[in-house]
Order: sequence, then structure tokens, then C-alpha cells
Amino acid sequence: MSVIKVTVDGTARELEAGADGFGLFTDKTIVAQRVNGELRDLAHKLHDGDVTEGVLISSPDGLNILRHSAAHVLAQAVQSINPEAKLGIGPPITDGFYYDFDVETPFAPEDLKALEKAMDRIIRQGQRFIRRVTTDGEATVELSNEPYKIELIGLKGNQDAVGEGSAEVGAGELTIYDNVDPQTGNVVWKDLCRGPHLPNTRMIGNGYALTRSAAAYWRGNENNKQLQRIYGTAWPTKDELRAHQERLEEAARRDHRRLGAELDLFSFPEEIGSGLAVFHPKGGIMRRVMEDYSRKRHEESGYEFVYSPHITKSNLFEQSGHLAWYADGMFPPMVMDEEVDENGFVRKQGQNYYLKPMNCPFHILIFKSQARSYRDLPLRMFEFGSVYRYEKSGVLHGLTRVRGMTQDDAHLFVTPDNMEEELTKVLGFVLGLLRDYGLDDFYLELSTKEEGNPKFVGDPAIWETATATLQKVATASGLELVPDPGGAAFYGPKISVQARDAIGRTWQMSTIQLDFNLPERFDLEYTASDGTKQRPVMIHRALFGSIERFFGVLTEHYAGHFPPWLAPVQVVGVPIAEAFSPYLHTIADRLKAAGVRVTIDDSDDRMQKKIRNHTMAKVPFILLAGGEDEAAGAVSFRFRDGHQENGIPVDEAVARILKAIEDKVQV
RNA sequence: GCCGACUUGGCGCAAUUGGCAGCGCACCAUACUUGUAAUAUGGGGGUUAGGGGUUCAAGUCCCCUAGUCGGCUCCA
Repeated sequence: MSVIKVTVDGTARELEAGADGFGLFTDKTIVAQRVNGELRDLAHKLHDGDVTEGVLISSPDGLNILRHSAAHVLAQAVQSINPEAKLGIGPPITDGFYYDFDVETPFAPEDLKALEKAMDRIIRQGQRFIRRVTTDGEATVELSNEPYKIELIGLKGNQDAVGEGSAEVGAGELTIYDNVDPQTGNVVWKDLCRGPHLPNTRMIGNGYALTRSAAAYWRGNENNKQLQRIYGTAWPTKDELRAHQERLEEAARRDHRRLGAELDLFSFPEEIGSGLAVFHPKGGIMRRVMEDYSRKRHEESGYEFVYSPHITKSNLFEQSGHLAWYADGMFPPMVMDEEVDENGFVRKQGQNYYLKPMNCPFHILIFKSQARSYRDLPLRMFEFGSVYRYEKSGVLHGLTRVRGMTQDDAHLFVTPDNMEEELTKVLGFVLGLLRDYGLDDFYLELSTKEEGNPKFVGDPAIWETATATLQKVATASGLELVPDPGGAAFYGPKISVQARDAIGRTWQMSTIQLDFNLPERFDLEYTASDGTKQRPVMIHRALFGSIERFFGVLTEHYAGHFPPWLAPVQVVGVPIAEAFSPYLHTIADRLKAAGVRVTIDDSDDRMQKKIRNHTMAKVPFILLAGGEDEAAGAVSFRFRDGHQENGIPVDEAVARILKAIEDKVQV
């Protein structure tokens, strides 16, 4: 018997030839092995000199293997119920997996229950996943009933073309995984797949669930046929599945669309149209506070405030290029027909007016309104600009994707020399302001052009300079920087600030975008110190993105428990009995005089009911007063989390409330 | 835009095979005035998203439109 030398989890060992992972890794939570850097099944036989390590089911790779194996079981279940279903692809995704099928009738919610039953049967059988190497020719014959798989075989080796399908085929060997019934040894199902897989189906049963069905375009292209996709989630244990489901429930509780209605902040009246919000008085207070603070900070940071109209003649967006590139995303024009008098002369020229989808061309016209000197730069123009974009009906989502929104938009006109300094300043300003609103966990994304894509206009050399400058500034910030190749706007590269919220979700917040294109199109120039005419660089930036969207993000971040400075009602006074109402009013009057948003609940409800109501309305401070308080010149606090602090002297109570608002802290 | 599901008083929901549109909260009125998350009694409120069709009969079945939700595609 010959012997091979193998490094196992960092330790050199001598094994019998033909040894595999099953013999090496007896820990049942190890589901695969990494051999010489490649993920392999436990059944993979090791060779002399191999370096292998166990892959735990709870590791990122292990979870992917679990979820991908669950996808195979789902596909087998679907074909067991409907043999006519054709297989698309079935990769693991964040928290779960999906599998696409070409079926006559889409799946209904009841179908998912039946499929879970079928999956349970497969899982309980303990089917083994057996890897088998094949060739293009053989596989094409074997899978002649699976047209989508055959298409993937044809794309093998071309990863760009395969895209999402990379779980099926790769650059190396073409493999099929057979699902084998351990009782009979028969192959009961098979799928084109790179693997690896779990040793058997049993481990899937610990914590999986099918979650929803939806349509998805084959290979992600809207010109292709739509397949029916089933999503599922899978975890190593029941507890982890339950924890995942609780996270989803928590996210649902925080949903700004739900809180917007519950807290009476905003709504989307059907009469107005999709994606067009109205802010109610309470949402209006919050929005005004957000805007006022933003204005103050912009003013302090050297921005000048400008205003521009909501509509413009078409030529402005023709010159900017927006009509050529994004006409589909704009509301259709208001058409003013040509008027002709009785002699056939044009009395009034015909014109098309558009609602503006962007503010930049207006700010550019302000720049152009006079001759500019290098002494005028940097010129920073700020506007809360309302823009309208005809978003496709299917993409609208609460306040985060709307058709009418207000951007906190600014355009900075700078010389190439002070570009870097100005970008550094802007990034610092943006991060500082986001922190004031309570977001403090960021990373940056650098979106660059895709080489060779004609969508991106402008001189490649200029793109290079711009990208390098952004990269430098982003790196200097010390924040994590994630590249986003191909993600740039057609006119320039950008940095976007991604913020993580209270439950760890990331939101794209601010963008800082360089633009070498619009100055060219509008022929912008300034006079340099040597008297020559030079072209300024333009920086677009928005902090909130749109106020609506930021409002939605903050609502979810705080789960409606806004810090006092943002809360629509900051203090509610609840008298223990009617007799103590006048006393509470004297305290409320002092707060009111200091600008605090305070009301006294003098309704007929019982005190306990009032506490319940205002707690559910998420009011930061509930002030109670009864006989004991009045006698002591004090007042009692009750907070949203239920805790209380009784008998606080009135002066101290007022000071505490004012300080919490002033300091923008959470309570 | 595409696929699917959904739309019943302000909000959350119910209504069997097509057979009297109901409940809770909220609202209004009256009584009550209580030390930390729901006082009691009574009352008002819906052309079942809008339109068309089938039927003796439609919240329920069919078609169209609008809107919402979940995905896909998109997001200057």
C-alpha cells in the first residue's frame, strides 16, 4: 500500500493512497474541503503533496455549499411534481438561494408548501451528491431535455457571458452532480453543476424555508424570456433560521412605509399619482428641521443659495445631453404649439417644456451669467431642487424610489488646481453632516467607467485624472473603499458614501461626482491669473440624495424613535389628574418659549391610556405631574423604553430637555 | 416596463359552495378624574379601488383601468 504526504489543516500527515475528506474530517459540521485553494467535496480523493483544510458549514463557503445544495433539492422537488419544468440556474445568494424554472404556469404561494413537503422527503432520504466529470458532447446528449443547461454548456469558459450561471459551469472540467438514493444506489436526479455539495441532503433539513416566488429574466436580460424563480433561505440550525426570520420581522417593523402611516408622517394619495408623496404636518416638521439644519451648515461652509424653476424649454436639456441619453426617464414634454396669424406668419414659436430631472444645467446658466475669474472659484451653488423623473412603475418604492423628489443639490465650480482640496473638503463636510443626523458607520464606493463602453463620454485622459483624484481623496479619508467598476455616470466618475443603519443594512447616501463633460458642452470658462481662458471642473454632490429618500432611511434607522431634535412632537405633558393640568401648562409654557414642540394631553382619557398613546406615537419625553410633583416643584419623566425618572426639579427638567435637543442626542 | 399576488369604513382585519357587509382600534356623545402601556355605556361612519360583463342574486366569477406589494430589468 503506497503512502501519500498531505497537509491537513496545517499539519503534515501521511495517508494511504486514495484517502478522501471523509476519513480526514470526522467533525460532522465540516461539509467540504479546500484542497490547494479549491473547494472540493469531502469525497474528493487527495494526492501526494496536497494541502487540504476542512470547510465548516457555518463558514461563508460552507453556507454557500449548504444553500446551493438546498437549491438542488428544490429543483428536484419541482421536477418531481412537474416533470415538464425546465431548469434554469440555482445559485446561493445572501442568506439563501433561488432556482429558476421554465414552467407553463407560475408558482402560487400554495405551491411553495407542497414543494417544501417534497423537499422534506428528499432531505429525509439522505440522498448523496455524487460528482461526475463529463464532456461537452456527452452532457449535451444527457441533458437534451434541458435547453437552458445546454445553452450554459455553450457558454463554458466565457465567464463574462455566463454571469450568474457560474455555479453551473466554469473554466475547468464540466461536471454533473448525481443525486443518489442511499437505499437503492439509484440516481434519482442530476444537475449540471460545478459543486461542491454537502455529503448528503440531511443537513439541509435543520433550517430551511421557501420564501417567495417571482419572475426573473433568463440570464438577467430583459429581452430574454422570463423564468419563474423560487427563493429560499437555508441555515445550519433551526435557531439560525429563526434568528434570520426575526431579522426580517424587525426590518418589516421598521419599514418607513408602515411607520409613515402609523406616525402620520406622509402618504401617497392615489389621486396624485404613483411615486408622488405628500408630507403631513408631523412629517412636515421633521422635514423642515432637516432642511433648516442642512441650510445652516451649508451657509457656514461657504455655499451660496440659488433657486431655479421646475420646468424649462427642451433646448437646455438638449445642450446638456440629458434628452439624448435619458429622455425615457423624463416626464413627457408639455407641448406649446406654434401659433400662426391670419397672414400665415408665426406669431409664437412652438416650444416643448420639460419638468426638470436634474438641477445642474440651471446652475450652469447661473455660472455663465457673468464672466468668471479664478478669484471667484471655487463657486459653490446650493439648492433644494425639486426634480421629476419618470421611474418605471415597477421600481417605485415608498420614499426611497419616487417620481418627484427634492435633492439637496450643489454644484461646485473649481479650477483643476483646487479640485483635490475641494473634494477633500466636500467629503469631510458630507461625512460630518451625516454624523449629525445619526449615521456614523460608513464605507466609500468609487464608481469608475467601463473601458470600451460608448455610454461614457469625454476624453479618456480626463477620466483618468478625475478617477485618480477621487481615489486619492477617498483613500485619504481612511474609510474602507470599495471599487465599483463600470458604475460611473455617463459624464464622470464618482464617490458614493454608503451608510450602515442600526440593523446593519447599507444605504447609498451621498454622492460626489466629478464632471468634465458638462463644462465642455456649455463651454464654461474662467479667466486665469495669467489672463488665459480656462475651463472649470464641475463637482456635483448631494448629501441626502433626496430629502424624501433620506427621510425614509432615517425613519428605518431610528425605527421611528427619532432623536428629540428631529421628533415631530418632542414633549407631551400628561397630568395624573385633571387638577394638575394647570401646573403642567406652566412647565410647557417655559418649554414652548424655548422653542420646544410640546403639547399637553388634556383629553378625557385615563392617564395610563395617555402614556400608552404617546409611547406608541414614539414621543421622546412624556412629562407627568401629580400632587407629589407639584408640591415639590418637580416633574416626572417617562421615556419611550418605559423607564421613568420621578421628582426631577422643573429647572433641571427643562434644562435636560433643551440640552438633549441642542446636542442632537438620542434619548 | 415584465411576471405574480393583492385592493372591504381613517387604520388593522372578517364574511362557508355566489345568498342580509361584520369586528377591533380610531372618531363623536355622556358619565368618570385614577401615579407610569387600553374606564364604562351609547352613537355615527362602507355604492366592497374605478369601470364593464355573467347571474334571479356578485365583496366573492370574467374582462379592462388605476394603485399597492414581492421579484426581474432599470436608477443621470
